[in-house]
Amino acid sequence: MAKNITARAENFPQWYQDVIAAGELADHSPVKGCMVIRPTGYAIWEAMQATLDRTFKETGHVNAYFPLLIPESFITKEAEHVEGFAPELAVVTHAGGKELEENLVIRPTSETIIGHMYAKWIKSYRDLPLLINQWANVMRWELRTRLFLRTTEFLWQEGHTAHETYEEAQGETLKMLQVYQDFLQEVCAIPVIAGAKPEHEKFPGARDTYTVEALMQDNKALQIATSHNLGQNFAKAFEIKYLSRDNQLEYAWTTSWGCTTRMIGGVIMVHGDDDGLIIPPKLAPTQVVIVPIFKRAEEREQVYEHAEKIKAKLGQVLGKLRVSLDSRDDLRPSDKFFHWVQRGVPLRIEVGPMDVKKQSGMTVRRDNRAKEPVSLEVMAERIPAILAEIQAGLYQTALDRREAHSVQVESYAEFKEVLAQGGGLIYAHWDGTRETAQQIQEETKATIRCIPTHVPAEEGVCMISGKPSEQRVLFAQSY
RNA sequence: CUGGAUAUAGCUCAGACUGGUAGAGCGCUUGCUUCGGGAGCAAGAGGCCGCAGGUUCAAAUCCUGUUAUCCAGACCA
Repeated sequence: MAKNITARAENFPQWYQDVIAAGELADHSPVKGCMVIRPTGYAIWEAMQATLDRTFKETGHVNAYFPLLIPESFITKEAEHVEGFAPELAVVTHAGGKELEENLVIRPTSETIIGHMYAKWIKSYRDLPLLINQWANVMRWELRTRLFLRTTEFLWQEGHTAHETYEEAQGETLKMLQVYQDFLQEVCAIPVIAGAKPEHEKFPGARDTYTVEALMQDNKALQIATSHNLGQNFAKAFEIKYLSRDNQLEYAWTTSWGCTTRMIGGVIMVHGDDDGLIIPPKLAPTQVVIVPIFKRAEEREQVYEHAEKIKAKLGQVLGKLRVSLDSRDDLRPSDKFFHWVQRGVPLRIEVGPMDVKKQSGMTVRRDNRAKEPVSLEVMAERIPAILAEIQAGLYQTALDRREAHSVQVESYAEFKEVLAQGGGLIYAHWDGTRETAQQIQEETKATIRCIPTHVPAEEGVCMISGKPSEQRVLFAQSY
């Protein structure tokens, strides 16, 4: 049991903070609500970026960069957009030693500046679709912050596309939602539920907002990524017009979609245990760490020679950067074990004099602590297989946990009972009105996470108002 | 912004009621012994007690003000 980490059962929020501190993922900045992402944490973000960036490009998108500062007047052009973001904008009023003619806002998101540029670039249907992504930081002045989950400044990617038709924009919106879903499930080993946000939870200015939601170990839901069909709202606000195939001047249909460093928080809260972080192998910057063990000087030499051999062999199949040999001589093996356990490295290989003799290594899985001696001969096959088992096991464990904490309820009393018993994902009928959703939120702190796509249509009545409902929606307390 | 709490070593905190040379544990440094799941001993380094005033021969301690942080609410990826 780790001494520096509070048990999950004792205090989950404290556990979360302890894991981040112990794993050296991030630290607090002197500026309230801002976060320093430390090398170990940033490496996870880089791994996420690498996979997603490739997928974005494979689906036809290109990267560009739009500026941090946006004229304040841009934000006010789309009515819902300004209403949604006004409370959390950071505004630059002075620069170069004097007051600015027009205030600049630090981007909370880039729909407006990109809309402005798209209006310049799009003239004809031949310019469409326009499919651009950017990796950037954004700033939203949050009142209460938590590392990775909600910070004043955070890193993300935002895709912004423009299309000829509603259908094409809708296709793009759902395609990118699927990209997120696949990434989260296959790489991050986080099972997610995809669906649409209800009217009152939509992105400010969006026609429709879609989301992927995941269940954390404390039974709260986390929105991990979103994809918006913006309709023609931003096109109209920013005059993104093009001449169509039949020579008509038309407004373009736009989308935007994004995911953030919050995903790191999701990985921590879905997979971590009381000893700290557990990173799924496909995501892990370091997949395998080799820890040498020896007493005498002559042992040291043999052990290192053997360890280097293992490192080289695994480097060939896993990639050199994903295998690490902990050659720090000032730490004892047991200290190194904990060092890497707390950083979530999925597999450790202990290499001592006994392993030199047997030409093998003792593997120890991070997820279930299982030990297995693996001979050098079969390492190139067996280690990737173990990593695959870990990856699959983490997903299955998370999925089982989610299913164990997913329930259908028929009445509001039942609904409250589930929350009182520890919560989870609750599928219930809802009449579609904001008033009902608000009442539920005020009384239980649970919100509608999404209208899930995997749930079939089903006649029913709202558990509050008794009015007809066509489908169950997903409720949960959330971050 | 509204309630409640707290500011003393890198971290967690004691000391304050009853004013009198700044403390502990962990961490850090050095040395020796250890080393297959967080080691032991020894010697060290490290603090304008959040900040500004006041009372006093004397303030971490008493008084006033101020700032910041944490928890709970309103907002949110």
